[in-house]
Amino acid sequence: MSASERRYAPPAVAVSAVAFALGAPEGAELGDADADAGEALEGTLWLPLVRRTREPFAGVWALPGGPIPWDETLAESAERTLRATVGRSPGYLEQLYAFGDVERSGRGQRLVTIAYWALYGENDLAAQAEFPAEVENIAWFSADRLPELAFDHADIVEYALWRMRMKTEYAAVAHRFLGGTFTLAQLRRVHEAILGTEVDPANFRRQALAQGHLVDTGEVETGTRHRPAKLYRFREN
Amino acid sequence: MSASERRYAPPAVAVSAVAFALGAPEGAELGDADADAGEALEGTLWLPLVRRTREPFAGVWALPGGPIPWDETLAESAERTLRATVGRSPGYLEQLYAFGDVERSGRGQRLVTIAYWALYGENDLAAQAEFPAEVENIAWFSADRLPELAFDHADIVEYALWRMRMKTEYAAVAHRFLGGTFTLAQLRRVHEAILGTEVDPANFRRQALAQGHLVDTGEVETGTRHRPAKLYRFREN
DNA sequence: GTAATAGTGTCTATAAGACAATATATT
DNA sequence: AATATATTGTCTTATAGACACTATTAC
Repeated sequence: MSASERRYAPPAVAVSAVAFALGAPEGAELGDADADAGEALEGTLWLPLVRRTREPFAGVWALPGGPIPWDETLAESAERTLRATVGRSPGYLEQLYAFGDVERSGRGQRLVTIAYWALYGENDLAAQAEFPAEVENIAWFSADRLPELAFDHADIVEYALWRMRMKTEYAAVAHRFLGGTFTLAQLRRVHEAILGTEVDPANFRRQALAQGHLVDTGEVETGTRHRPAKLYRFREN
Repeated sequence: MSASERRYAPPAVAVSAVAFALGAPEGAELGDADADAGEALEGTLWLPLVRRTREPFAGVWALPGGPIPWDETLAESAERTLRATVGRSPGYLEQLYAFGDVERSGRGQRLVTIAYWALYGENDLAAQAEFPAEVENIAWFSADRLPELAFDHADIVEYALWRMRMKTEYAAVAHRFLGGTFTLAQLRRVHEAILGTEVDPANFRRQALAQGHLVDTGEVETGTRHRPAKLYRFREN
């Protein structure tokens, strides 16, 4: 198909994924030289980007993604893309929106992108990478300090952040940033990272427990220099 | 392209639209013989369907929709499809979800469908049809009593109903079912139709006015056999 | 004991809902 | 006046947030 034929061809479909984590995985390339991944645990969201090697937007950072094979569902495509980029499967994956403006892809074939929104929790990133994730052209950035992005990917990231902050949705998934058991203080810090504000510990405790989604494991934290906190886990069903 | 080539081709993209109204337009074909469109104004939602003439699912009712031309945005495609089906433009249009399971379209080419959700208000339907809407194979059905639907369109309708009932979203658009001015009782009946429950008039009034989106026109209803109600309109900005 | 955070109690402001009471038009 | 709905008032309950207070561990 020639370039001018592509110009008038029906749109192709692709997925893109905005994958949030509370920090970059061990050994990952960091996009921002000043930053320190450890610092991320103190309260900001990070996400992986891929540097494009082809036109359009060659050399510019973009969200992980690609075309959809005939035998994969949309979600499967998004997950495979993330495994290839991050080396691991995300702990949570949800469809965000379909972006398909005529001019969004520049000059080439018309492209409709189904954007997905993913979470990587502590456990998800701690596990050894399943794939020898190519480090070349992949880096993690703080959501606060993103570089210029290809296509309309900046809009997609912004929309993903907004959606995650919509309370009724994020309350049910925030725990996925954490391991199997966690203290209420840890869970609260996840909410603070998502919202970008401080949250009253007393009120947060009451609300979180009132939801009925948390189970007291009977265990407590150890190794602290103060009163140890109870450990909870998220209810299975 | 042969049938077996289509089987393994990359997915094509299409739009489908779930268009709700408080009743069928004047003269429209009604899918349910027992029903009366006038009855719809008393509190149920109606939507237009198209009977398929080709395989797969020939003869089965389906949501209005079709492939996306290279020079139309997703929303433009949805709106054009609705104009062709209903003869008029909807008063509101919003993207719903992208459906793209591998097996959803049966045996043919893989299809990814971007579903849209539309509202037709009193004014939108009262206007004379812009297009000589072909009546053949188009009918309106009560959302309560839908026939069997092609593909996974039943899931799409169910999801559209659920989304419309999510309060924070529908409060801002419910007035679009009505004309330019309306009484609070009319607006309340829209909410009752959407929610499927009764709503206290006194409390509804307070909430609706507290939003600050309604403007008192200074006019009142006429021709009632009781105290006439004030007429409001929705604030422009 | 001291430091530090976990966890509890309580008060206030706001919102939601039930329901009684009053207002005002047509007939 | 009778009727029917509009509109207002009031009370109860639930919830969110601010913030003071108590508990328990390591050191």
